[in-house]
Amino acid sequence: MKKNLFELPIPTRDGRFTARYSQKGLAELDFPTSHRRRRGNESQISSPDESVRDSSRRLPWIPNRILNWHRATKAALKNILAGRAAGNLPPLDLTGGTAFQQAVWRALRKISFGTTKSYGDIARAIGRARAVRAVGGACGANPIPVLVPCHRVLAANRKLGGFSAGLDWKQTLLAREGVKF
DNA sequence: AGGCTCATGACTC
DNA sequence: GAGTCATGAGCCT
Repeated sequence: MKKNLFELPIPTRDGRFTARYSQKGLAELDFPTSHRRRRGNESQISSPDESVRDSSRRLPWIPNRILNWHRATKAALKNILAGRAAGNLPPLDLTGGTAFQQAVWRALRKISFGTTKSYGDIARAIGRARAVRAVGGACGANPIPVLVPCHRVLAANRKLGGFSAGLDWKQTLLAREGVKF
């Protein structure tokens, strides 16, 4: 099953994020200058021209549905970066992971703004109390950071834990949500 | 507080 | 199968 993703940028004062959409919804979100590891199947990426005024030259056609999703993504991301709850999200396409990873990502989505859970909490929440370390692995494989709030998972000793895009990002996001630790 | 060891489960090669 | 972890608990000093 091939992935054909539409790639659109999100400029913010923290840098330029990149969102990618499948036919089902937002599938990937990259931090500025992030070097996400590529695994498995290579995605076929459509890279439309960034300039809005240049729409006549913009090849591949972007469905209206995806542009609407992208509006929602931009608003949600900017809310979080500004220290507010994300608000409405676009549909998320999280079908790319294993059953275990999807269970973890579903649990992550239940962590509300400004609160945190431990890796062990997540493991218990999905009924795999001893898979704490694997939960860390699934967090690292989260394709939609920030909106699927893997940054709200701390180690049990209330320490920071890890973060694929760099611990500075994790710290920044938590600080803007008012989390102290 | 910090450091060390070890059981652990999913994933990758 | 062995090696790699974004863990956690237990046990030191």
